[in-house]
Amino acid sequence: MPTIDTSDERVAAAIAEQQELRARVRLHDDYSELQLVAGVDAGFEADGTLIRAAVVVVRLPDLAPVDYALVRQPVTFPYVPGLLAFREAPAIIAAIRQLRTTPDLIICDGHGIAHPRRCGIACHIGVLLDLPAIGCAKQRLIGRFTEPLPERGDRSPLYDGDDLIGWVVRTRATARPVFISPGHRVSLERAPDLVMACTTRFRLPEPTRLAHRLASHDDAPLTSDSPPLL
DNA sequence: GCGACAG
DNA sequence: ATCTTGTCGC
Repeated sequence: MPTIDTSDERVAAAIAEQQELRARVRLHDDYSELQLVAGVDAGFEADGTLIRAAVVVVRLPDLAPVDYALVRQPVTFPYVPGLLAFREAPAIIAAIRQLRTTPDLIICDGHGIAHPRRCGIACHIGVLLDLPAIGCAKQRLIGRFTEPLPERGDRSPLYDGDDLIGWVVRTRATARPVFISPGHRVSLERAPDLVMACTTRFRLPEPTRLAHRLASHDDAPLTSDSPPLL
């Protein structure tokens, strides 16, 4: 396990940039008709020297995929907890810009404000593109919570001290919960509902699930149902 | 000093 | 994130 050199110039610059992006984050609902929702994710190739960013846009309320894009770039930043965006956001943003459509909302694989400096990858991407964004992570980064009840839709608040920074949501009965927090132009109150509106029978919301498949497995039918290929 | 630590 | 089949539990 490599030690994280917090004195590294790039790390210091990244943290400084997060402080600036953080000031631009807006946590009120700022969107009209949510019709196109994008899911983004990243995978790696060539021994981890290439990042592969995928974005899939689905249409509400049927969640049918209507657009997608795939971008490959050299990896330029190591994985550092709290600085994930500096490793993945550049490629993801490039992929979103390749779309022929402009999504009304972006669901990211990672956190929004549930972050040490309240600037997770969902905030980062949302602010830079000035588009509504939500973070939907599979694991906790920071915050305290109690295990939510086992039914689909059950949730419990995620706190950092006295601050409510997100929710731990059971998107599927008995499955491990996901961590939802607003990234930009979405409120803490509405974030969970927007994610649930994009979730069917799987743990992850459709946009994210499809983007994940596109980013990892080379082939990947863009059909919302059909069990995972494997 | 000892853990914790998105993907 | 990634290396990887069958198997156990809901």
